[in-house]
Amino acid sequence: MTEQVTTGTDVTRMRELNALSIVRALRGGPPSTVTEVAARTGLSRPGTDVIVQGLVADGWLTVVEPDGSSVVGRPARRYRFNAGAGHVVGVDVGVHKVLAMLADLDGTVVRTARLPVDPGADPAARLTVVDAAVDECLAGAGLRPDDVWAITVGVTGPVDAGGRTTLFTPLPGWASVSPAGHLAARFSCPIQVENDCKLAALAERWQGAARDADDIVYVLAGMRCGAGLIIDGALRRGHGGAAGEIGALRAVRWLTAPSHLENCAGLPAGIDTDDAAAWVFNAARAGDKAARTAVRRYTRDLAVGTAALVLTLDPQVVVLGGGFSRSADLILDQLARELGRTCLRVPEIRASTLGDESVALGALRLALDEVDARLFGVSLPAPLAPRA
Amino acid sequence: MTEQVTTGTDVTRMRELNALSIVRALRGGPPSTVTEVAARTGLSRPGTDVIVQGLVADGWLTVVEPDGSSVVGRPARRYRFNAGAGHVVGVDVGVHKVLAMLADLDGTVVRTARLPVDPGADPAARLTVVDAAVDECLAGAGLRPDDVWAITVGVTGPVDAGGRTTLFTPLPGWASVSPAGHLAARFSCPIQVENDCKLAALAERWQGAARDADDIVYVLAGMRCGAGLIIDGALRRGHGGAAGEIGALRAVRWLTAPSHLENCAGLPAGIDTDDAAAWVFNAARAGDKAARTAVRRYTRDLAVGTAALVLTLDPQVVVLGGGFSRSADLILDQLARELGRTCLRVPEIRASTLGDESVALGALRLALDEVDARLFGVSLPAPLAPRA
DNA sequence: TACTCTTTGTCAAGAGCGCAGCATTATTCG
DNA sequence: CGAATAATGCTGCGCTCTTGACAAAGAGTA
Repeated sequence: MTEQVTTGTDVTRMRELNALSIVRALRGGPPSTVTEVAARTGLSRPGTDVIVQGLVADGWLTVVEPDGSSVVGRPARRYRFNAGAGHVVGVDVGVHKVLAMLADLDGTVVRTARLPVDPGADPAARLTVVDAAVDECLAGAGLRPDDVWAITVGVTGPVDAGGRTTLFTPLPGWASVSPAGHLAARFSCPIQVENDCKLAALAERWQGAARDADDIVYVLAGMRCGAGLIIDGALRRGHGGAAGEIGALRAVRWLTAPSHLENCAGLPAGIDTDDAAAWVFNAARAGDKAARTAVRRYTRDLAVGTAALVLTLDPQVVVLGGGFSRSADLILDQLARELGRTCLRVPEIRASTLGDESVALGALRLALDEVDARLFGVSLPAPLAPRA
Repeated sequence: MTEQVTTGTDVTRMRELNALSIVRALRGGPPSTVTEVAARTGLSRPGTDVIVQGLVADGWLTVVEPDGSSVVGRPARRYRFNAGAGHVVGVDVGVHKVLAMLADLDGTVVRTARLPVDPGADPAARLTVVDAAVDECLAGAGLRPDDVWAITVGVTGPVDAGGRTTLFTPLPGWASVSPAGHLAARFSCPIQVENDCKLAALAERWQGAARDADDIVYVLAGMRCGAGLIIDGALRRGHGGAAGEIGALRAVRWLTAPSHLENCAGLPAGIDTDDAAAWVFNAARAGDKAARTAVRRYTRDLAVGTAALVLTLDPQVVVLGGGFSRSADLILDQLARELGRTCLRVPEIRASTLGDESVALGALRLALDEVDARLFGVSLPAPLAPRA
């Protein structure tokens, strides 16, 4: 009966809110004068000035002394969000590689480390490579683990509430592994584990092909098919983290779709599975009839699942990603035709622009979102200074 | 460059925020003392008292003088949210009937009007019935149009940005009709038009079978099949308002599923389409073999589309609604079995508890949400008093 | 009935914050 | 060098919340 339902605002809490308003107004934008910040936030100029001084003292903002720009009047000091006050890490744990990225609070990538992994490596060995990639990023930037404010790890397969991929994973022995638990031994910041398709979807909205859209279906087209959903501007996981796994429906032949490429007539004998797809796409581009048929069948199967997603969600954009998005020229048109036949309202269809960095980038974005939620959320911001 | 990005908080704005906090703390709950409200909001008791007095003066709260309850200490005045300060209207425009509901700001239904419509009635005639139903509610409660703060109209078929059902509607001539435009002539409040399945989903989460869930797939099972989606606690419309229209996919036989019932062997000759389904369900319950087969086939088709929705969204609950939810005893078990075979994580499956009032109730809920957004959103609340 | 105890209702003092307005400073232009 | 322009810095004012204290109203007890 006496539970705290709503948060009343204290006058000192108001101060914090205004400080956060100012930080938000400066994030991602160019350095600005106090007058500009005051105009953007709706606060008065003197009040803005006082708060800005405090934020500078705490390390949130840095001062940019006026250069010799030729404007009438007294030259103004400018203030810039101190993106280097904190950093986030995103990791893509793949079958063949581990890709780690380190970014500052503006999302600018500071350091990247890509390490190969044996596809058959056991969990312990794979986690060691993860550690090595993260360490390489930190060492290269001269940072310590305490300087990292959030970490996100991208893995293949639906991620459950405990951050494990118990339902499905292509990595040997990985089903019971908790990457978050492993990293928590060295990092005290929040650590999230998320599905690779979902992270790639975030990346496409952040820096990729769907920057303008709030309702996005990201389709991963490769030897494994998957999807990530962004609805009303936010990544949706579903109640058990299995949203987007339409491929499990038998009528949607996402599991068997790649076999059209693997079994294409005319493939060189003994070709590797991963190279087979590339061969078929090249052959199709060159006019090979069997290859064109294989690509058509693959695309048709891909389209059935995509249509189910599109009809369910009515997105603005469908982004085609994954390894085969390099061959979007062969897939996109037919995909659009098939969706046009089945869907009520046909969304735009675009090819991914981020290549194989999309998962790691999306991991960075999710880590930044976590930081934002902590800073701009309900709780008070702890006064933080860049490393002393 | 000088656009207003963030809202700085003034000291007088803080007052408004605290007033809203107090209103929120009292909404939907029992009448409370100032001390209780202070505890819930985190404000001090004197401060709370001042604001409460102001809210009483403005008509937001009403005073409940202490009754002879036997507690130690001075008996406290209690304050209650004045739900009668405003009202909302929800309308369900069906093929055979128009159902209008009037509720106060607590969502308590004050008045209901159900009027029959000729299924072949032209748009003008149908809108006249809508007007009559709404007027009957208002007159019965002694209210004028200005006392209504929001209206939502539920219709069948996907609703576009302009509030029209241009893509599909079973109502003759209705495709180009704008119910919102029609009502706007007499009501100056916000008027929303929304798809019936989506509204029914809202109703089930509000007062029905899914009160505890944030991720819900509502499936309308009747002579027409449809779906409404609630994801992360909010109704999702999709970019063009066509979310949930999975029935358009050919592999999902929602359009033809009811034909299993209509063409069931043994149906009495010349039976009405609407009565046919009821006959089949009754016969199946009595053990009729052909009827059981028809129900089984109907359910199987229903399950395919439901599985697509479930796999896409991974909801916590699937609610079976619509006219056939009365026969949930015949459908639910098989539906659960089919979903168990196809889905990665099987959600709970529950039957609707709201009957044919669900659409109108959902319309009320959406109208209340609209009011909430206006009151608790970014803009300042206008001081409002109950009718003088 | 008189006294104590508990909780409410009310008031006054004090502190924090933002705003308006004015004086001061630094720079460009003529 | 002086006028114009725009940023900076300072002071007084008003608003709000909080803390603390005191009077008021009823229950329980002797």
